[in-house]
Amino acid sequence: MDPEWNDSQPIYRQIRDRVVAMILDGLLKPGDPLPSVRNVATESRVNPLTVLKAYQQLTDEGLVEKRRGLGMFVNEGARELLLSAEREKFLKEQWPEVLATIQRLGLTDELLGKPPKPAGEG
Amino acid sequence: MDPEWNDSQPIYRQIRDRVVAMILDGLLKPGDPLPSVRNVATESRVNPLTVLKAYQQLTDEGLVEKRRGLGMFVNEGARELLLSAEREKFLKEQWPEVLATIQRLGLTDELLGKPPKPAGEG
DNA sequence: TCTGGTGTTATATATGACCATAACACCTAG
DNA sequence: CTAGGTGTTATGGTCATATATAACACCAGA
Repeated sequence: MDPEWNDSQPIYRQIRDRVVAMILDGLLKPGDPLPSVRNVATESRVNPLTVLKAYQQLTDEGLVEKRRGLGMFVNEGARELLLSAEREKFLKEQWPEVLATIQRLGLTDELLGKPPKPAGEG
Repeated sequence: MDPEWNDSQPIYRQIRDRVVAMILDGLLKPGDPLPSVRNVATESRVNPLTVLKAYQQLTDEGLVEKRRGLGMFVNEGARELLLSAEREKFLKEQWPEVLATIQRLGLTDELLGKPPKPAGEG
């Protein structure tokens, strides 16, 4: 059942990204409780500590709030915060490399709908 | 100055990718010797073992040939092999996630010059 | 109070990535 | 042969990731 883990990324990072995606997609709205640490751990067959580490990142980013004994809840400005922070991060860290790869593989036209660079290498 | 390493990827993987990029860009042609293990290790301030691991991946992929006592040399069909293999890999593994992220962040128009698509292209 | 849900911390273990240092194996040039 | 360049292997250590197991701290409800 567990959507297997990507080998090129730590599990706790992938769990964090999954929650972020849910917030961005509106599946998790402000005030909503996150799936509990133990729950996620059981469902995904990972260690509670691993899930906790992911969730702590989310609190560090100001996205969720912990309430001991109750759970963790999505903050009010979470989505807006993410749209800004993740955009910055994506455009600065990921996109340039992806773009370089696309051009290198000659996929510019196919993926971006733009003409490739002026001819140079064969 | 070693071009700092990306934290989200093992160094040996990044070294491998760098050589792949050089081959795709035509900076390394068939018959050319790769920068030596010791050389890269010194230049980039990493352990020779780490470089070796990267280079062994390249031989596993049939891109370069080792000649003990001489060095490692780019194979004949290397670039064509890469264009095929890397395209497949990129389109199957990396691009879908990148595309999802782009759409999630509302960057579709900005980066792709297209309106967001529902799903599914081949 | 007790029960059962939450997050949290503590030990101990295993594996992968990376490092420092050194040695080995192979080839070329002299 | 020696000298110096390749790739390769061996020891031994550090750190990050993830695991199993257990306990602690907090809160709601019967």
